[in-house]
Amino acid sequence: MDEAITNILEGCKLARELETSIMKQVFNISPDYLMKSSEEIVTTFTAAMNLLTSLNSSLHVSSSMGGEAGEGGSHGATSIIQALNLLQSAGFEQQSMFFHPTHYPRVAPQMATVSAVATPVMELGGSRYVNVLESTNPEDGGSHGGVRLTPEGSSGSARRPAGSTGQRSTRRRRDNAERVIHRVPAVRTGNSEMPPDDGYTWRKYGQKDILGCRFPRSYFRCTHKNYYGCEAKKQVQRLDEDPYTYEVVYCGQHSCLTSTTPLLISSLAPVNTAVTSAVAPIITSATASTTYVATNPPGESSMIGTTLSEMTPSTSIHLGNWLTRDLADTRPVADMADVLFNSGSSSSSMDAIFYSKHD
DNA sequence: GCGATTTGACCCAT
DNA sequence: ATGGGTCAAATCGC
Repeated sequence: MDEAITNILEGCKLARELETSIMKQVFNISPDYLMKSSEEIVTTFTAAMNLLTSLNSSLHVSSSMGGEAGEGGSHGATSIIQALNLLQSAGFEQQSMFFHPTHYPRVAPQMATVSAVATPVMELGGSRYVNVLESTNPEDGGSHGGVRLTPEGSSGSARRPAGSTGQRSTRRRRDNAERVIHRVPAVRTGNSEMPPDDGYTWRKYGQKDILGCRFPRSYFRCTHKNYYGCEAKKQVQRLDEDPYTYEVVYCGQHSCLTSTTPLLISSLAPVNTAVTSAVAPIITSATASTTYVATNPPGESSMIGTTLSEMTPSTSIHLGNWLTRDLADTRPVADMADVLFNSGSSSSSMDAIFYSKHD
């Protein structure tokens, strides 16, 4: 039993080390390292499980033999339970941090269609990751909503001269699209905190002070909205009770994930026929895309001539996403340019975005 | 010059 | 009537 527990503790230790490595060296983590560490952990726990299994079966044998199963037996069973509890408390459940939707936002929206539950998951670095899937309405898919033309000249906005059209013919709000709520700890970069990169490129389109909340809510839409008509949006807000935690609400699905026929790609992506690599033609089209998050990792085929160690921090942070990416992800080439050239985090602007009203 | 961000106003759901 | 989501002109920054 002692040996089993020793193995378990050792496994926990290894897991913690791996977690620490990942959190600290998230930009330079290598698949080899991940693989070896994972194997080590699995081996350690497997050994413990084997010991516990054999111990358990021997206990059954001794008790069935009518021997002195009494005191010693119950003690052994209790120890096994304790050991198994140890395993659970160590977070070695099906959901590890790398399988959490927070780290796989590509998966999360799809998950929302499955159920509407709150799923507490392991604690990480003192901050609790929670994934809450709000109720959804599959019937409308966000297709309805008020459509109203602005009466000519009715606008009182000083920023909208009477001569401007001022029409918002396609305006919709509060559609019942799926909403997936995440609570994520802030990533500290220097003296500032910002939400962790979620693997998408977002463009901020608004910020509001919310009644009763200390911190403003920021509104983002997918950067590729104009390119691919992607309707994905998200809202980001710091929690009153924990300013170092952000609540991120994802709305809508990323149609830019699978679109192979971008609406405006022809006008935005000049083709350089002199270059044979799939990467080159889109470099000029998307280099200007700079938002507060780094962009999506390239698909397998997109890792042309790029090793993990060569990747920039803002791209290698997506290792987890990249490693498990759905092979069917046929995201257009513009994202590859994002990955190659997007400098990623713009913490300075985020400082301004997520200021505290009381600061 | 161009794209991203800021921010006041508009509009709609409740 | 009000709060929240969005628009779009102004501004910023590369």
